[in-house]
Order: sequence, then C-alpha cells, then structure tokens
Amino acid sequence: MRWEDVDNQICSIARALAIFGDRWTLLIVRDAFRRVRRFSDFEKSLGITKHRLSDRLNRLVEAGIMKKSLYDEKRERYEYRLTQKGLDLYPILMTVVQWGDRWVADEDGAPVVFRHLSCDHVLEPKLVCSHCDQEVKATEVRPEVGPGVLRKMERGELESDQEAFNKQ
Amino acid sequence: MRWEDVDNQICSIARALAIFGDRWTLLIVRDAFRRVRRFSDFEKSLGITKHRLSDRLNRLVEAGIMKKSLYDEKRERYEYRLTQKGLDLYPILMTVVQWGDRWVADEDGAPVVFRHLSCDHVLEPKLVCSHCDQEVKATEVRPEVGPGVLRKMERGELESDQEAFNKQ
DNA sequence: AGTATATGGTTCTATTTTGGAACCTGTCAA
DNA sequence: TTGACAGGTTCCAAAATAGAACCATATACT
Repeated sequence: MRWEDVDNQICSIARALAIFGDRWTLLIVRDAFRRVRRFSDFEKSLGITKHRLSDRLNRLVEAGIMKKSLYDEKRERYEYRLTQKGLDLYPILMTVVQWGDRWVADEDGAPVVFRHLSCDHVLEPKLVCSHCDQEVKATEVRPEVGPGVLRKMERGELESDQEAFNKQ
Repeated sequence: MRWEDVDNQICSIARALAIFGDRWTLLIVRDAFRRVRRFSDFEKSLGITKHRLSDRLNRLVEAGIMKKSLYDEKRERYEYRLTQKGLDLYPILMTVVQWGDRWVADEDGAPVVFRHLSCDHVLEPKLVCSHCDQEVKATEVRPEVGPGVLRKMERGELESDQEAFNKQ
C-alpha cells in the first residue's frame, strides 16, 4: 500500500497520521504554538529547505490545520496561524514532550518546562478519564467497535466486524 | 538540515519525532497495542511491504521501543513486543485517536471506542495538570527554560538562552 | 537615481527513501 | 515429494528530499 492511501483505513490514527505523520509537519506545528508565523521564521527555526517548507505549509493549510492571513497587501505576504483544528493538536504535542523528556532527554533533564498559569506549578500533564478522573492506563482500557464501524455494518458496507476491526 | 539530524536539537519533540515521526512507525506501534506481534500479522494489518516492515521493526528494536522474543527456537522466529518505553507511547496514541475522532472521522462517528474498565464508561480522555487537576489549555501554559538547557548554559555550552530557546 | 537587502517563494539536480515484485531458506504437513 | 508458510533479502523503478541557484517585489540606504 502507498502511504497516500493509509487514510482509507477506518481508523482515526491512520487518518490523523496521513496528515501529520511525516517528516517535519509536526515540528512546524510545534513552532506555530511558539508563535512562529512567517515563512522565514519557520525556515530559520527548523533548518528545513524552502522547498519542503513551502510544500508542508501548503498541505497544512489544505488540511485546515493552519490558515493564511494577509499581513502585507502590497507584497501579498501571509502569516501562517493555527486554526481550531490545529490548536486541538496541543494535547498530542504535550504528550510527545512528556514522552521525550522521559525517554530521550539527556542527563541534564527536560530542555523546556511548562508553567501552568492556573496553579503556578510546573506542569506534569496526565491523561485521565473524564468520567472517573483516574489516570488512563493501557491495561484498564478495552477497545470496542464504535459507531463509525457499526453504522457501516448496518448498511452492509463491511462484511464482518472482524474485518472492520482489522481495519480499525 | 537532514532529517536524520533533527535529534541534535535540544528539544524533546524533535528527538521523539526523530524516532517515530515518519511513515508507518506509529502505525506499527498502534498494531502492537492491539496485540499484533508477528511479522506476517503486521504485514497483513498494515499493507506495508516486507522491506519497509523489516526496516521499521529493526529500528524500533534499536530505539528500545520494541524487543524481540524468541517463540520458535528451531526456526528462529521472534515476536515483537512493546517495552516499557513503547508502552509509554500510549497517551500519545490516545490523544491522536481523540483528535482523529473529532477532526477526520466521517459522519458515522468514531470507528473504535474505548471502554474504561475502571468505571465502565466509554473513555473520553482529557489531559490535566497533576497539581491542580484542571484540564490543560494552551493559553494557560507558558514555556520556560528547563534544566536541560540551564545546566548547559552554566557549563557555557550554549551562548544565550535565546539561542537555547530557539533550539528548544 | 542606483544599489543593496529582505521576504517568500520556484526551479533544477543529485541523493535517499519508498513501493512492488521476485527470490531465498528452513521447517512442517499431506 | 510436493507444496505451503514464515520471515525475511535483493533488485529495480518511482517518489520524496536536500541543497543550491535563481527570481520578483518592495523597501532601505547612499
């Protein structure tokens, strides 16, 4: 299968990774959260070639994760800013930071810490269940067929839930 | 800059993405969480070529995210299983699922839901601060220079915190 | 007025990475 | 003995990437 076809899978991970699961894209989003907005600033920050950067920014705009906003009419210059869809990537980046701090930082420790303004502590994020507020652990979670598959089965668009689950 | 050099950045996101921020790798990890363990099962599940799969599995083993365990001595067959370092990727995958369910699922809804065995509700994960238990929002968080940069500055290995922050 | 510089690109070429198919090797089951 | 299966490796063509050069416009400097 070609990578460009992964988003045919009935799987939120596959569809999400089809958008940002490649080289550079998530680093561009990281920079956007740090208020980097202009082409040349992304370029300096990332050390990516203009070619790649141009391509990735356009894809992010197409995907609705960033939008262009005109800041210089005469020269038609745009800033790239996160949309809500892009801002919603924040928890993903925070969990990546957390994993990276734990597993790939050097012995000096975390390069960056995050001050939680609400309580003034250094943030230690954790993923909890909205219902019981317990931390989510892989062993305490069991995947089930969801509506996105059930409804397709009801309409006869999938042969079996096994197939569906494999396509999860 | 070449992609293989991104992990030189003093940034946990860059270093993490250097390991799993490419095509296929995180989908392999996803499958591993679904108890896929054997070469041919990954192959079937992903539709990836053997060539790629072999390469990616070896990299994951090298990175310490998966380990090989012998299950057939005579034929030297191995299963690939997640290590603790790999299991710790769970929150990342869950936040990716959540984002995908919200932004790239079709109108039928989430393909898979997760039953939280602790409370028997369908899981709606949220990222909270360990100190104040409030949900983490990008606007309520401010990055600060952390020990991984401060200590390098003290030893004179970085010229300025500005440089460090740019390299974050 | 003329030159330099910054921004935000595009174009070109060489190198890497990827996808697809074919092939290989050892074991087992019929 | 023949065939199938698991788990690869090898080869080639196609696609993506890196790096450099180039370009167009507008402003800033002399």
